[in-house]
Amino acid sequence: MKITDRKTEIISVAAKLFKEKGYSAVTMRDIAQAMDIKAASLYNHIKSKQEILVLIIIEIAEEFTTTMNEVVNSNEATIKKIQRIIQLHIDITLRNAEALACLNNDWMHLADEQLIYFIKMREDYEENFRTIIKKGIADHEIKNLNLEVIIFSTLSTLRTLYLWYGKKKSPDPTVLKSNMIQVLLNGIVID
Amino acid sequence: MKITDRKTEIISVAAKLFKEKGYSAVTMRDIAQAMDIKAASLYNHIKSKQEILVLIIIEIAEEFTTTMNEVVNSNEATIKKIQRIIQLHIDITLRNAEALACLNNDWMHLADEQLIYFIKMREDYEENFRTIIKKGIADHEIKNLNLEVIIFSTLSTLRTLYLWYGKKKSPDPTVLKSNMIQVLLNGIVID
DNA sequence: ATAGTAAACTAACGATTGTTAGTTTTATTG
DNA sequence: CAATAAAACTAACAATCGTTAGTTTACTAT
Repeated sequence: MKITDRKTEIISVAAKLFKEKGYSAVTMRDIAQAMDIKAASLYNHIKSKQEILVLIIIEIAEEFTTTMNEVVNSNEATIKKIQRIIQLHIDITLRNAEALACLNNDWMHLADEQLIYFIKMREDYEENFRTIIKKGIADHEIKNLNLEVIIFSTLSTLRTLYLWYGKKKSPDPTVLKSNMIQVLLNGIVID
Repeated sequence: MKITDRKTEIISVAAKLFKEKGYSAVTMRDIAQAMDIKAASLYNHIKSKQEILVLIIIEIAEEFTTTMNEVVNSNEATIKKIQRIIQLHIDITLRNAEALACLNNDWMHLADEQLIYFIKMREDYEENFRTIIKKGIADHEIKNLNLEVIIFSTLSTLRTLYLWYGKKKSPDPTVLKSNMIQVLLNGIVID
């Protein structure tokens, strides 16, 4: 078993290209050229362009799902749960920003069962987050603000982390995490 | 002068399709079909597919730029400035969520001068926001947290508003605005 | 050395892409 | 009604798309 076989390499190269131009704008010839081979050669390793997309997106989506289920079923305090979710997003962003970009921008190009499967996971993820915040409000840990505004403010920031990370001005992971927790939980204004 | 001429109609229909599948995945035949005409007929009104993209994106980008310049050059308190920026994003999202989606996801498919022009506007926008926050920190209005984390948390949320608005659970605009200001400025946690 | 396999290649396919040319229909105006 | 302009149409183009078939090259194990 090779450490990184050719198929893994294709997926990684493709993800990088998908991040920059989107799935539809990237051709098999683009991917091949980035690997210094011909487009037809890709098919020795992968079944189709679609398969590349599926392999990039589904694995990460399942990782989010798994950890979120773990968090929502724990009996930690709400604030601790939110911190773990922030950590989850930072971890995956650092490990695979390209795949995250793809998941966020190109999921609608999945087809059939994979599309349904993905949408289900995404809805469940948001619903779990909603459950956590609701309990936080009931427990007087979280302010009684509009639930949807809380959900989408937080998730928007976490989901688009991949856009910011890697830029010159982005802080190192530990600084990012602690500051992110402060900003999302306590806001930016001095009272 | 007609209230909505055919060209405006094309741009509006195209923006809606671009929002759902992205610029590259939408064909001229898709746009035509959505208007119940043939693809070739579109060219009586527009010069190219590219022109549609430019017209969708640039106008909105300029609106952001104009208002941001106004805000950054005012001598209001920092918190008031941020509130005006939140208002700006909400206003444009409500008026034209489709164009915003397009601006966020398909700007990289602009070409030549338009691409350079757009990137310049976007960089200036972020730099202006940075200036505002910096002054807020210096004036002890804003917490002395990592500048980049503050910037991208706030902008991420505002920029992806289009993803959330229009969903069944989204609150009405005034509730959205007041809650958004609270969440972004003061956080969600009860101290 | 030989055989077998992994991974590249060339060449081409049918479908689809954005776009153009030329023509016909529809609506407006004098 | 006649004339003009606006906006649709049909037909087709050259380019590019994802993909397949068949072949050659490079490496590995016997």
